[in-house]
Amino acid sequence: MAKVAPSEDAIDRYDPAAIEPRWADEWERVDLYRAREDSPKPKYYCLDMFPYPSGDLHMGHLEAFTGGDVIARYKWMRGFNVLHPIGWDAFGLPAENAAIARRIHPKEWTYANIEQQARSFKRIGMSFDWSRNFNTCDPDFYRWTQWLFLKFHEAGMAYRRSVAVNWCPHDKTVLANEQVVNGRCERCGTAVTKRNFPSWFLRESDYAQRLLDGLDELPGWSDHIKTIQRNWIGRSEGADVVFTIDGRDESIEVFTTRPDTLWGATFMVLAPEHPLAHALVHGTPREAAFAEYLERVKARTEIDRLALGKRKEGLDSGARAINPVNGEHIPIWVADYVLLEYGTGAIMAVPAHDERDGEFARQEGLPIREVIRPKEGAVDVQSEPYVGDGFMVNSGPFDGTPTPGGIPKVIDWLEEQGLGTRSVRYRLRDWNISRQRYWGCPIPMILCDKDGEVPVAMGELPVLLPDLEDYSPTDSGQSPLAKKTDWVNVTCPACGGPARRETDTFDTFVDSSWYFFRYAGPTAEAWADREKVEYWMPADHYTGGITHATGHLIYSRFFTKVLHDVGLISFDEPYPELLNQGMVIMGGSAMSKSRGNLVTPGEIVGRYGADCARVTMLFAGPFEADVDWRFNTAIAKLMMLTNEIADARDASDADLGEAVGALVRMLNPMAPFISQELWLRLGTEGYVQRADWPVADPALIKVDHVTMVVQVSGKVRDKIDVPADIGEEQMKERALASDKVRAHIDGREVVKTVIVPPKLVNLVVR
RNA sequence: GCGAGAGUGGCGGAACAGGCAGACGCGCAGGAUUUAGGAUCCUGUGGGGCAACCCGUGGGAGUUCAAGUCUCCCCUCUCGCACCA
Repeated sequence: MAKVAPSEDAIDRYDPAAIEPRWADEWERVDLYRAREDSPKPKYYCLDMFPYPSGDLHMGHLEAFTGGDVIARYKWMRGFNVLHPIGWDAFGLPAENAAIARRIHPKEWTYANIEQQARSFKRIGMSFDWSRNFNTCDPDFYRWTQWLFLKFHEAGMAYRRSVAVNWCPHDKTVLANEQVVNGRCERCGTAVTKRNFPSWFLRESDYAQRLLDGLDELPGWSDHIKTIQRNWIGRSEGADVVFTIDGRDESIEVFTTRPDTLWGATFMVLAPEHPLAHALVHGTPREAAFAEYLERVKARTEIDRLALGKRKEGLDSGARAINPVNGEHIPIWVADYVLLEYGTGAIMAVPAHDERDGEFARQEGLPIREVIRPKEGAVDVQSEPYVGDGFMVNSGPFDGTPTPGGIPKVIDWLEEQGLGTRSVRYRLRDWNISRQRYWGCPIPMILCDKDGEVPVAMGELPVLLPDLEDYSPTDSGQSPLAKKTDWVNVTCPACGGPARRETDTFDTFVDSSWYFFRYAGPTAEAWADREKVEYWMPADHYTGGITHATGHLIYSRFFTKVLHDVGLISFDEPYPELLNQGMVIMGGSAMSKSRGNLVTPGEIVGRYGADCARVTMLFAGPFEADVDWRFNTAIAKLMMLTNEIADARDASDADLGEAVGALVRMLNPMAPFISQELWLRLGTEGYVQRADWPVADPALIKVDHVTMVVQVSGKVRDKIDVPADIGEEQMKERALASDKVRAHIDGREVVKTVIVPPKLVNLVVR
């Protein structure tokens, strides 16, 4: 029962500062939002994207978390057993930078911010179950991040290889793709370069098709975000075709979506880093030129590539390939417009029918041959590639075949002849999870010269992140952890010989790919409490920013599918309903310190109170255009009810009491403090959060009179009050009896009458 | 360039399923109260017109008794991806 008495001084004046903190304390004291696993009610898991503790809460947090909180509170009142948890995404680079700048431990900085954010959450009335709160930088949590990684490794889903990564020469660290904006480091603005490091990967691309198919089972996701994910995964259908190399044993496999243009392949192109590229020039007079070229390509920053207007740079290897469909000998080039990571890292170039190949062929003077002709008119492919439909020419047995219908026919033929196979490729790459940073979860692997990559025994977890004297990054491209030799040097678990720990830490998106499982049983002596996970998951609702469309929201789906496949869970989509909030705009642009338009939730709450901040956020506009939650219309309806109650001078005290009671209950999800205060003052016992949502009585809603709109030829001419159960004949009679209506049909013939009982009559006149 | 979404008063934005466009709020105007300002309350508020009426949901066509809503073309803006073969 509520122990807080109404404060006398706040009776005539709205004084949020007097009301709100008292209730916040009270709710915490009685643990009002504690979720239970033994409830007979249906469960409802209301999940919010957990915050990164980079400082206090900002307006984006206020909006997103208020949205989630309204849903949680509403579901609670509708009789659900609600789980509404909170935690912190507590690893990340800003903590390291703060440590270097302020000479404090990253942990100190992080925990201070978490405390501040937790205080702010309580102050704005979030209905969190605080007993389940955790931080990803706590060894009790990251122990299981490491454990899950080992499960991935065990299942063959994790591997290590050397690869070109984004490198910021100023911050001396690797950057994730999402931290590179227009070729520059998101934080310091320095042009990013590529460097080669060995990195750990998860085989996300193996799950491309499942991630694509799974989207069809997510009706509670907006089409917008599903489209973004489909484009990101980027499925392409086509064929793999093998070209042999003249005078050598090796061959080149290419992927093409246009096998119908095979006869127009006049040269081939390998990515500069393609292993065969070096092999082809090795020991030839071109080797030196190639080495120089490769250096130049690698040194090019992203900025250079964009600034040069995507000018393609290439080099003839001197070798010749044989086109399997016509036996032609064609030159093999190396050029930077072909990407090693996509397809096979090599292409057949069809300059007559591909923009990029055409541009390169004209630049280098390579031959161009037309093999697709438009059905009408003609195109000079020597000056402009033709990429549209048409029919095949100069294509041996396929001459005259219409296309794109010819594509499957050519693939069938290639398979019969043993020259190629039907193939599907995806744009989605494997996920590089290595970061050369200190403040992250250590990767639990040991590198041994003899045994290679040896996992740390699961029983030895966690591999604790050691304290350092100096967190500064180095030019070496190694994590600061590499300097901690007494931590790095270990004995190999396999051979007992000398070995080294992996010094990279996980991308923090690894932590956030599974945190939502942990809420089900945050103290479990396992990665999660299996029984509780099966009870609460999948989450019924997920709230967070659409900025995570191609990152977190794919990573976590991927994780869930792998956990399903290794038998840890029974389902394979983590959250079938997703709500993406928009950005908080001030004066036409996003709020930021640098724009000087930053308003903090703290200022708003301090001046106007938390309820006011919440309701303003919800009323300002739609949370997201595509989803059915229209908080602003909900508030508009409550305003109408308030106006009705204020105007109802004749109503009995009992009726007024009932109306106000309903209003207060419906206000609770949005403005929990004032509604609780008013609930108490109405003389009602307990917490409004525990009250039932008001139920409308259809018998009372039923109206006996409605406004009938009368149109003449589609234009509104009169509005007449009529009984709700009026019949069509009577409607027509009443319409024709109207002077205003008669004035418009006078002297004309009514040729048609459309009647929608009981609200509309349309008399069509000629 | 490719893909997706959005254009409604001075502003934020409503409009279930094709059936009264502009809910609700902000702002503004007039009035009440007040020494004044602020706050509060009442009334009005898409444009034109004294009025009857006419016009009006980015522009243009179309379907329909009826279009903000459906179809086609165009314009503008936002977002996502961007040498992905």
